[in-house]
Amino acid sequence: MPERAPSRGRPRDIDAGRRILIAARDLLLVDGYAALSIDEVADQAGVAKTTLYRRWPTKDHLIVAVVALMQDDVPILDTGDIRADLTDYLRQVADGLNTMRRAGLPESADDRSAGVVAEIAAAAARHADLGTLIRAVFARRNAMAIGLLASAARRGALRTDLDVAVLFDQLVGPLYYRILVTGEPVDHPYLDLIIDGALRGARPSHAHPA
Amino acid sequence: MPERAPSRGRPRDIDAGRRILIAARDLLLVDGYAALSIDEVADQAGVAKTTLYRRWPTKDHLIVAVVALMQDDVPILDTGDIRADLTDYLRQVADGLNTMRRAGLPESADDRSAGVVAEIAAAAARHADLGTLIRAVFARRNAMAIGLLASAARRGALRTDLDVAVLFDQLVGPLYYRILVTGEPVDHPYLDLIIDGALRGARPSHAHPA
DNA sequence: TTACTTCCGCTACCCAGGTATCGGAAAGGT
DNA sequence: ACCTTTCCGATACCTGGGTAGCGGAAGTAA
Repeated sequence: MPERAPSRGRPRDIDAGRRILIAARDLLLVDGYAALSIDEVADQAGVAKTTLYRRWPTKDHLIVAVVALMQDDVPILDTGDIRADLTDYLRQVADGLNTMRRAGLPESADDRSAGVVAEIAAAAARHADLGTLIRAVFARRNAMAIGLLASAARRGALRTDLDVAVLFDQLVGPLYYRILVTGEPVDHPYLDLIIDGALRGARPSHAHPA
Repeated sequence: MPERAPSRGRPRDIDAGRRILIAARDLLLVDGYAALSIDEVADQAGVAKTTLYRRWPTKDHLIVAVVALMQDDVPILDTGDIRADLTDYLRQVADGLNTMRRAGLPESADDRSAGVVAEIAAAAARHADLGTLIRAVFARRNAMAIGLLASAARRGALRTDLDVAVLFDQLVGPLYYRILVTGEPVDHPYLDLIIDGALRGARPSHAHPA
């Protein structure tokens, strides 16, 4: 949402952008990505379509902005218990994914649609700027999670000879794989299994078994 | 590609479907998903647009059919060396992903686009039938890979108390995560790191270190 | 042959994302 | 006040995915 103020000419209607985002969020959660129409968003925001396009050049840009706003940056705590901290983090990620997964879908709980998540990934693939944007949105949280692993390694809770970035991929990768590819559920028992598998090989060799 | 023969009425032009798929594949690899237009496919296949839509009801269905055809089912060998066999399998997966990743993109090698892969995931999210279709395409190969892990566990090369399906997710999940989310490269060194991380925790406790 | 069925190609059309243009409105500079 | 700049809203339009309806072509069944 580029909000430059040129201080010359008519200023932008500050509230218009907010109303557009609210209308888009509401329609996205109710109707999903495909059924959300730009005309309806503009209409519901009380704004001309051109005003909307002046702020977000494509539907993808608008939707990514909406999703980015919905990500409230809950901090990751480093309590010293690596398993508990990782559980907290992965549950945050899984909750966000599961929420977007069923956006706009009826209550038929048995279909394996990736919903909005897949549309975001496709939007990032179509527009390079959106890719960097959404990666920046999650960068801080991801960096904290990786820092969690690094500090655990420093204090001897993890092996020191492994790449924490790769370990991180093996923690979150399966979640995205299930959401985007297989459609299988990503629930708390699954998260525990993932953490078990990742940490089992990451413990130092002299550690006593959990 | 539903090819029913009702034996009544004018039979379908057998060659038309083939020509459509060829034209679609060529245009997909050159132009990518967004720039591929149905009209151009029909035109290049020498076929009316309605004939195309009689076989594939949406652009997504057509593209998924094209991608499914491009997957030649290379068998997975179980040589007894679990690390070598997994390397073979993951390289197959990564090669396929990397090929589709850059479909339709120029030679600018530094952008992290997921390309066609993300569009396929989105197509699977939009149409439930396409989701089951593409999962069926990879089902055999995935089942062989999981069988690889199971047989390794049976002969004592892996722990027997772990869920091989979860272990499988931790092997392939990071690949899709990198392709679809982070855009980072998925090359052979990365595959080795993933296999290392997954197998390190999967070895039986009495095993001697590699 | 004739009747029936289904496909083909064609045209016309609907819908939604996105663009172009234009008169007018809301600011700042002088 | 007046000009300049930029935004707003409205309309018209282009494009591409997808649908509807038609006459005719290619087959089977009698």
